[in-house]
Amino acid sequence: MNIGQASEKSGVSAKMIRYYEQIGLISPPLRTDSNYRVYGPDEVHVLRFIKRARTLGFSVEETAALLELWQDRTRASAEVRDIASSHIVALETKISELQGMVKTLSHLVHCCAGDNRPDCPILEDLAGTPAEPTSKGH
Amino acid sequence: MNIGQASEKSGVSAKMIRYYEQIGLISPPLRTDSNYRVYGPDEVHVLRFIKRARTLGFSVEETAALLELWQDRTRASAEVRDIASSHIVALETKISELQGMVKTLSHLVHCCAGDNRPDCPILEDLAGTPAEPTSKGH
DNA sequence: ATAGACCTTCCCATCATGGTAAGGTCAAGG
DNA sequence: CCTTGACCTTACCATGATGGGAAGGTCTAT
Repeated sequence: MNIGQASEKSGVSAKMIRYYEQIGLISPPLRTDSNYRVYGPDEVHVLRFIKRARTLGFSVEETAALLELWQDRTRASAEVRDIASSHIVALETKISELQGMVKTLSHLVHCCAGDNRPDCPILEDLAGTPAEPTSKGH
Repeated sequence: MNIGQASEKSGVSAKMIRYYEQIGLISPPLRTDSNYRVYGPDEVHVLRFIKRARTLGFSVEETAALLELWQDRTRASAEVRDIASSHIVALETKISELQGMVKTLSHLVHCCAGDNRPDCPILEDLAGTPAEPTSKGH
């Protein structure tokens, strides 16, 4: 199977397959005499694993850890669960941040008449209110 | 005021102030004889506007549009509202995606015993379930 | 034999940000 | 006056994950 087929079957672009190989996430595959990469079902399986992990928002680094655990027969599932758990925490933090943004923006949009008046509360908020300058200890 | 003070007062790093200047988001400031950038309250105000917009998740490009509208006396606030509204939609889409990930991961974590057994449902899910391989017409 | 689809490597771009290095400037204190 | 340290300048490189493209080799079907 060439890289094109492997890409199609795994959902990972050929470009990214080569990239994953380059950064050591996957092992270099066999090559034909003419230097084409050759993949089998096992490699595609690995690529699908990677694809799924990436789709779930794991970074490539986290994916590498999961992949190692997947391929390690003696792994403890607690390790895997810990990776997933801390990932959930990170996702929830991100969600809260985004929800905060939506809340602020929604408020502004609802206060904005949307006509041609130049006194737009959105711009006023952006311009004048650095939120709580004192509480911004960051 | 030097770039360091402007940075401190605006919350934008000196590095980013130079970057924003380079990409044309802000105008090049005056310089001293010794080539130091000089900023006044107006410039800091602009930087704070930018900072706030970025904090709200607007891209630099969107921020540029908002900044232009802010500085345009004849603008229609409807334009501003449209930018904000479509930004809200984008944020909500992102939130939904993240929530989907959290849901899937939470399910897996709760099914995972967390002991030393090698049969970990998280890894099994990542490995075995390519979602819907047939519906993946992409 | 030739066309077209595929493969290879190599380089560049993105986006927003940080880091570092090499050098110039300024203010304070000896 | 000179040094020290904090600040400034530009220029280059890096990130993370992905895409684009060029220049060239290969395979397959006509």
